[in-house]
Amino acid sequence: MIALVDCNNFYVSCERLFAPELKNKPVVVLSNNDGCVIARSDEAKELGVKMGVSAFEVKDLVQSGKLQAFSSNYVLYGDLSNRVVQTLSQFSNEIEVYSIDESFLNLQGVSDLENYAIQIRTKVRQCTGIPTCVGVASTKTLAKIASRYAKKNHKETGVWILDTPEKIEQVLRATPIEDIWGVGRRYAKMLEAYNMYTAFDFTQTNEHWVRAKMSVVGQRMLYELRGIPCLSVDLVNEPKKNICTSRSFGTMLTQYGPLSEAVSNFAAACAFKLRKQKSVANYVHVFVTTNPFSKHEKQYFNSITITLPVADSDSRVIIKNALLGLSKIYRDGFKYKKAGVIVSGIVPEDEYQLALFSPNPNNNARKVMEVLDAINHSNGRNKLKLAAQGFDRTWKLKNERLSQRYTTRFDELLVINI
DNA sequence: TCTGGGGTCCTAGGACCC
DNA sequence: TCTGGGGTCCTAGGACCC
Repeated sequence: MIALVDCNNFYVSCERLFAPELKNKPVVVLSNNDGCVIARSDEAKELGVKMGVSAFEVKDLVQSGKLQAFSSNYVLYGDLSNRVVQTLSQFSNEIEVYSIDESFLNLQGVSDLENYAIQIRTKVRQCTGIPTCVGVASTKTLAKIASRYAKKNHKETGVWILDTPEKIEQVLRATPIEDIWGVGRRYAKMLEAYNMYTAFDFTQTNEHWVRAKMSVVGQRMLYELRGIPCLSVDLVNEPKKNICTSRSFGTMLTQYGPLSEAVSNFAAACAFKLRKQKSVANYVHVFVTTNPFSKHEKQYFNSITITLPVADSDSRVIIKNALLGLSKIYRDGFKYKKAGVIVSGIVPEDEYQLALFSPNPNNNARKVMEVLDAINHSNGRNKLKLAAQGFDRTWKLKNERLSQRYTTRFDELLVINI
């Protein structure tokens, strides 16, 4: 059997750990740039705050004190997420960290599943303060459905076990089609057009029809819902095949200078992520865009892919090529809202193909990057930069409601007055 | 006035190979 | 006028996830 452990309103729960006065109060966490709502407490949901609404739509609620809003604080959430996984590792040797707030655990051999799931939940709460829901079933897709069912219908225990055909059917009948893992807006609409409204309806459908309409992805969903596992618990984190760093700007950029600083920083971040997973990339892709939402401004979007002579992860090389790309696609006279760098064609750093006529790999360059990473790691993040990255940060994003990095920075510890 | 960021997998179709 | 068969690789686009 497989358990899905899902943290409840994870970002909000993280913020509440250090602001206990917000317990039972409506709280939301905003996206980067304080753009839109990406996490809501139950109370905020009850207030009618929808997922993904723009920050300005809840501005009145926030200003009148009815709703508390935070900028997203990924350093804090990432650290707490690691602590949750640490705790979970006591309960299974086989864990797949599926996302920042969800993990699958292989519970093969556990006899009293309900009791075990309750123990998991209690322990995570005790060790990290984060509330969770646990769903247990024979497949990942059913475990997802079970945890969602626990969250909706059994909030007190926070646990639901799908261990009999009767329980499975009952829960499938109670699950709307769009809540199946793998059914997004398009598929939900399509399936409803064929009179399928619940997960149960879907399981009654002909397999060949599903295959034709939804490819092998849909077929796997069907099998999984019928209790036949198609998706395994993946224990190792495969290295990323694409790495992207992009941001919207706090204010529109109209000059090449700040835009190039932003792109340099995005490129440096991509290079760092590459080195962290011990990879090198063959392509550097740069894009810039104006604000597609503003009706009256001139619109411009462009992107370019630069092929590196040799796959690399050196910040200087990635920045240089990203800037080369930017210089080719930049046009004067636009208000740029967002830019980004994507590195792709990623291969392990010890397996890359040397260029035919290039000199031997530059070991000195690798050393320089190792030193750079070591200093930036020990000295608080990103103190040491390359000149192109600049220090103006006029492009920086908006986060006016940022909480402290309580768990990872000594100078931002929680202070208690007694 | 305001609208996130970072990923994955699958398929179809074109280019190219023998 | 006739014009094979069987592959691989790559990319763009569409669907999805959190």
